[in-house]
Amino acid sequence: MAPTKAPDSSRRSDRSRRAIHDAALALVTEVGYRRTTIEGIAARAGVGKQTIYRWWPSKAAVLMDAFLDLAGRAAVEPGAASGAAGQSGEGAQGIPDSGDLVADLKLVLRATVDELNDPALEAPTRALTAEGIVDPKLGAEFVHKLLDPQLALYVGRLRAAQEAGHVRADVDPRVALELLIGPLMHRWLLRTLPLTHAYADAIVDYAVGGLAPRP
Amino acid sequence: MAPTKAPDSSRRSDRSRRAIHDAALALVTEVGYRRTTIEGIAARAGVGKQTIYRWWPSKAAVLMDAFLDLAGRAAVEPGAASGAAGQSGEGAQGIPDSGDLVADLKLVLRATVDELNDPALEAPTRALTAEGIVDPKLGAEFVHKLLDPQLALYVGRLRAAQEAGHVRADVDPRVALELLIGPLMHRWLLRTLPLTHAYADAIVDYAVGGLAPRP
Amino acid sequence: MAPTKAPDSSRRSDRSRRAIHDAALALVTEVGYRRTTIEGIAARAGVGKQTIYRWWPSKAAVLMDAFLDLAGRAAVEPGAASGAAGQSGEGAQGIPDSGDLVADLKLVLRATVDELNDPALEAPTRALTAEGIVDPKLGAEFVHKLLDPQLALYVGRLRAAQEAGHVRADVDPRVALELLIGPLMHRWLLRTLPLTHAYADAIVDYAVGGLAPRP
Amino acid sequence: MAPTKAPDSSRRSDRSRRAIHDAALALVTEVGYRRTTIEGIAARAGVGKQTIYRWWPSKAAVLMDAFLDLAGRAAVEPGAASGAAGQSGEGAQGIPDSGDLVADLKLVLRATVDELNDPALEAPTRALTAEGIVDPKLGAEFVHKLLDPQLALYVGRLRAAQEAGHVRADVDPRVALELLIGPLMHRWLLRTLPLTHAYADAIVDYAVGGLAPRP
DNA sequence: GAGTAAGCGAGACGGTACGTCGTGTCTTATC
DNA sequence: GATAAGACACGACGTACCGTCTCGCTTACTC
Repeated sequence: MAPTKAPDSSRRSDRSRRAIHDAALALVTEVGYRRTTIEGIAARAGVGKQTIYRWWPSKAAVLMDAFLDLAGRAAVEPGAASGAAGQSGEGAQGIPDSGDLVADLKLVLRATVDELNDPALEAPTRALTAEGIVDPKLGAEFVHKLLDPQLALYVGRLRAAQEAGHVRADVDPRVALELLIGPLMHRWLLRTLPLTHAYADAIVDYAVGGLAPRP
Repeated sequence: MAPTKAPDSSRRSDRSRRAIHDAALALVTEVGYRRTTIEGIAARAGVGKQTIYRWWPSKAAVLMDAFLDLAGRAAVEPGAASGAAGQSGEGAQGIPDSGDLVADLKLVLRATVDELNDPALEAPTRALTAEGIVDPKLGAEFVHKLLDPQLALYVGRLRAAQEAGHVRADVDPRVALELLIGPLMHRWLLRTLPLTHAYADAIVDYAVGGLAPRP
Repeated sequence: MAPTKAPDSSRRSDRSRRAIHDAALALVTEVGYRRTTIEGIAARAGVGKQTIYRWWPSKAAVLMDAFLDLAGRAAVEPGAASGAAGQSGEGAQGIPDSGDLVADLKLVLRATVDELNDPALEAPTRALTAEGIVDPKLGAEFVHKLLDPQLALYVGRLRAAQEAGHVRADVDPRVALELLIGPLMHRWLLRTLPLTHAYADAIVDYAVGGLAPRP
Repeated sequence: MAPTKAPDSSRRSDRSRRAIHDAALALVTEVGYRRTTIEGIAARAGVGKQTIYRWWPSKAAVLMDAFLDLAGRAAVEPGAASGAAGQSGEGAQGIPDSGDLVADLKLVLRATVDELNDPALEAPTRALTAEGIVDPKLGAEFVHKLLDPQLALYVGRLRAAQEAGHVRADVDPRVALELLIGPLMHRWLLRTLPLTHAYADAIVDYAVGGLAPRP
């Protein structure tokens, strides 16, 4: 556990950090994750390679930070960057509770579908997900920083539904939510079939049917 | 579009092909996909690099073939390689139809859970899935060769259930099946929580509840 | 003493070897040894870096080989490359023996002066000498391959002079020769004063005076 | 030609200057000139890099100053640092004139041999000489500051010998001295053969024989 | 004796080159 | 003609230093 020279983050150049984020996102979108190189990011950002290696352990880590930064910025000024505001926008606001669970979930899942279909977000999201699938450490970070906050919102909404008597009390919300998210992600990741609003609606209809109290 | 010298596959060395498959699987399991290299596979297989480049276009393609070969061999002698026989075993046999949809699905999903948790299959499956997520061409091949045959079995069983009146007629089996598979894959790929038999059971319970005829 | 993969020199590309030699000599002459880089040599030679690292352990070793090659080529076709033929030309032919030691030595030393003043040879010779001064291993190679053969000629001529009675029998030719070469090299290396034919003549006059039999 | 901020040398830290000198000499001796870096010197001296760059234009310049400082200190307290006092000791005192030119020169040249063989001085002297061979500017400085004062002493002694009739009047002392120094430096720099007192004696014997009046 | 400007230790920065590794192509010799 | 072996041009890796820069801190000199 030798720290072996930790850089002094108080002297870090914010200008470089942003430039690296932007370059990383741009390159991943333009040429794909595979052909995005650290040298390429450095060159595009007008930065020395060492400045990247000083602050990040890997290409994936750079992209992760860039993505988090993007999400963070989008959350602050919602609606700004195309559909990018969606994810964190809802993140900040939570899932609406109109009393109609099915309607609320359809709204959210349709928004998720739109996000996943947003060309600006597709490349980095796929890259990070794929990398996390193969690299457990990175995957854990991805889940912890990006996914878990999202999922917590579903847990909240489902618990409210349980209290309102729209979902059986013996249902585990943490499992139930995967009934909704799992199919969406499955279709998007594996590209088995097109990911549409109709599909989101169907998933909600089928899933909520299984969660509702038996008459 | 000149074919540029298509190799004569009738003269292909089967010995080399097998050795390359074995080396690829072994290396992916031992050092991970990232650090598996074509040079490494060639060296381990005692084969010239050109022999790999002659027959496969990429590292992922080698692994895909190796994996298909592994699955094929497992199908022939079921129960041979640990739990490896599971997937293709059922693949060949189809999903049982005891008349009890819930019980049948739990059986199959539990087997799938065991497969996904099998250490011998984990590394290559994750590697191929991740690669397919980022590379649409490879992903399509993965889906077509490995996933679709599986999914067709679910469609078959669900249609039977519809005919038996255990599933509503307006349910699209192609969507319904994702209600079962999606959550499993989601949890396995993203490692959000442990993948257990209990989880498989819960998924089946919730999902089938949503598909069954409304009383 | 692990050989750690010796490359097969029978498959070596002669084309690359020559291109590397030429590029190395050209760069050293144009931009100086310091600013000559292996990457630069590779780029100029149209060669991969690895091809250099495969066959040579260092920049200095490349230059040494290039220089030996140059000398070798010059020896074959004397008078071809400017004054380059001089050194090895005499090397092949030896020092003339007209019976007049002073005259013979002046001839040779004047030729050496011309060589040292040849702009095409200056940069590489200085670079190799300087490198050899600091790196004993390289210095030994330099002496063994380039200097010793030259010095042996002086020993031969001085021995002949001893037999002819023009040099005292108790004089050590190996030491005596340094009385001739040492001052030349000293002035050239350290640039204390211009290196001229007149200087060479003076050195010969003074030195031979000290070697001749006491009357 | 704006001065671009000349540092105020009156406020210069003597402590740092000395520490840099010591670190430079130590590193050159320990790891060699090549692997001595400015960053290394700064770290070893406990000094910021900028403090070096503020006062010296190059690594060679640092070493040159360090060496001059070492020589200067040695001159003040002769006999202190091993044989280090030799060079500048004589420098201060000049070459003795006992009336016997051969004996006087042998004394001095033997001392020079001892100096050159002194392990504490070898590395920096070789480094500076080699650097001067390749870099004319530095070489000129080296000659002017270190070599010329030495050579002037020989000129003085030889002129005295001429007046005493021990050396011919037509001999150029500036050339004659190189007959003595040249061979020594040649053997030391190129490591052709061991540099011994016997060699120094032989050089003096041969050389003075050539300078003495013809009978 | 407070203000201020320089030198200083520290080290982040944009760069260049290092020496290594892997890619995909090509050549040679073997079977 | 496919193969084992491996040299080749190429490109990226991650590291080491370069020389410049910007920070606080200390230490004179000035007002």
